Amino acid sequence: MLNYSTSEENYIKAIFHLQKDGTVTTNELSAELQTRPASVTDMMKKLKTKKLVHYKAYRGFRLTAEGTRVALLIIRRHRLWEFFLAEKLKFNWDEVHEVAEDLEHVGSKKLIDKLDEFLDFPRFDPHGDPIPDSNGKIENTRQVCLTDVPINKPGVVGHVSDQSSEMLELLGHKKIGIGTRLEVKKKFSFDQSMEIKVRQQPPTHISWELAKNIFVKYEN
Amino acid sequence: MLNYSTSEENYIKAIFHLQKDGTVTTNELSAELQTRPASVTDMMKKLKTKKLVHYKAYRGFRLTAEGTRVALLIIRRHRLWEFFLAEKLKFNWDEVHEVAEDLEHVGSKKLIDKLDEFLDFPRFDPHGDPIPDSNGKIENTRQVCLTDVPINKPGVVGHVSDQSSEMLELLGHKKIGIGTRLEVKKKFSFDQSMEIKVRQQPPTHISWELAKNIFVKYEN
DNA sequence: AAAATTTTTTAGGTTTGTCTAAAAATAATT
DNA sequence: AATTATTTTTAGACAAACCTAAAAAATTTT
Repeated sequence: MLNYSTSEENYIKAIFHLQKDGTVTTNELSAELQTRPASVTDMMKKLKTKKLVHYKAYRGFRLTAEGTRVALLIIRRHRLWEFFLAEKLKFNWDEVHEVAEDLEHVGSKKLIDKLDEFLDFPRFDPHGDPIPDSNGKIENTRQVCLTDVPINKPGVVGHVSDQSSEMLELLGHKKIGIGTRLEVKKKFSFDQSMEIKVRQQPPTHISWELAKNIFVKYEN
Repeated sequence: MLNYSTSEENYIKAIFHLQKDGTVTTNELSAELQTRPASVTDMMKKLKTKKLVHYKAYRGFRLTAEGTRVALLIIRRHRLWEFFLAEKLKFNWDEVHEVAEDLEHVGSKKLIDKLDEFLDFPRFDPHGDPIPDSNGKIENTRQVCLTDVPINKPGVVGHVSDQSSEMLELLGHKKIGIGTRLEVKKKFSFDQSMEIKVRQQPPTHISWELAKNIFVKYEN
C-alpha cells in the first residue's frame, strides 16, 4: 500500500472526476485545480513514472487501473468525512465539501474503516453520491435529488437523506421507500412542489422539502 | 487568525511540550522531531520573524504569548481528535496518538468547535490530559490515572472515563465522585487491585478495572 | 496546404523544508 | 587560562511543487 502526497492525490482525484468523457487535457486539469498548465505537465510526468496515469506528450491522460483504485480510496475518504460532518457534526449540506477536502488526505486505512463502521456503513454522501466500500467498489448509478430529475423520466428511489421518523411516516403514507419506481409528472414553480406518479398508485403531490430528501437513480 | 504549515505547527507543539523546564535547546528539539539541528535553526529563524518564539542565537528558545496561544489550539485539536478516536471509533488507548498527529493539522476552527460540541465538551483526552477550551484555556493540573498514583499521596478525583450506569452505581456505593479526596493505601500485585481511603469513610478495596477509570489531580 | 491560433511542453526560477559539511560559539576539562 | 569537546549556526545543496516566459506541437482557419 503506497502513500501519495496531498498534491498527487488532488491531481488523481481531479482526473477521475474529469475523465468521465474520454481523456483529460492539460488545460482542463489546470482549470480544475487552479494551477498553471506547466505545473500539470510536471505532475503528469511524475504520475506516469509511478504508473498512475497513461500519458503521452500532447495526447492527454487517463488513469491506469492502479490510478483508479487510488482515486476511489480518496473519494471514499472524502465522502465518508462529508457524511460525518453533515450527519454527526450538523454541518450544512453545502459546507461539508470544503472541510472534507482537507480531511480526505488523512490516510490511515484503519481510521477510515473504523469511521465507516461508526457511521454504520453509509452508501451515499450528503449530496447523494455513492461512497466506495473498503475495497474501492462503487455503485455505478449516480443518485440524483428528486428536485433535479427531469419530467417523465422514470427512476428508482435509492436513498433518502433524512431518516427522521416524521419523514418516514410521510413516505410510508405515500407508499414510497427505497426501490420504489416513480416519475415526476409536473413541477410547480410557485412553491417548487411537484406531482409524482408511483406505479399502481394514483398521482400524488409532494412538497419541495420532501423532494429535497429523496434521491433516485435512473438510466441515461 | 493566521495559518501555519504542518511543519511550523509541529515545531510549535514540540517547543510547548519541552519548555516546561525553562528554555528549549536546538538538540532537544531536533531529537524530539527527528530532524537535524541545522533544520531546527532554520525553523527557529522563521518562527522568530513570525514572532512565535523568543530566540537569540546559541541561547535556546521559548514560545511568545502568541506562540503559546497557537500551541494550545494545536493541542486542543490533537486531544479532541484523540478523544473522538477512542470514544467514538473505539480505537485503543495507545493507538490514538499517532492518528491524531495527522488530524490535528486540519485547522478550521468551526470544525473543531463543532467536534467539541458533538463530543459533549470533554475536558480530558484518553490519557487524562486536559483539553484546552475554544479560547485556549487549559486546566493546569494534570490528571493521573489512579493506577499510576503513588501510595499515600492524597489526590482529588477530577474525571472518570467510563460513564456507564453500572460504574456510576459502583462509585456511588463507594462514595466516590468528582471532587472526592482520596489516597491509595496499598496495591496488590496479584490482581492489581488496591486499598484506598476516602475521608470519613473506612478503607475500601477496589479492582484494577475500576481504578483504571478514575483520574485524580494532586499537587506535586 | 499554409498561416494563424491554441495547447502543451521545456527551460530555468522560487519557496518550503529538509540535508551535509564546515565554521563559530559555548561549555567542560585539564 | 588554555585546550578539548560539544553545541549551534552558517553555507551550500536537494526534492517537491509551484511559477513565468519561450519554444514546440497540434489544431483551426483561411
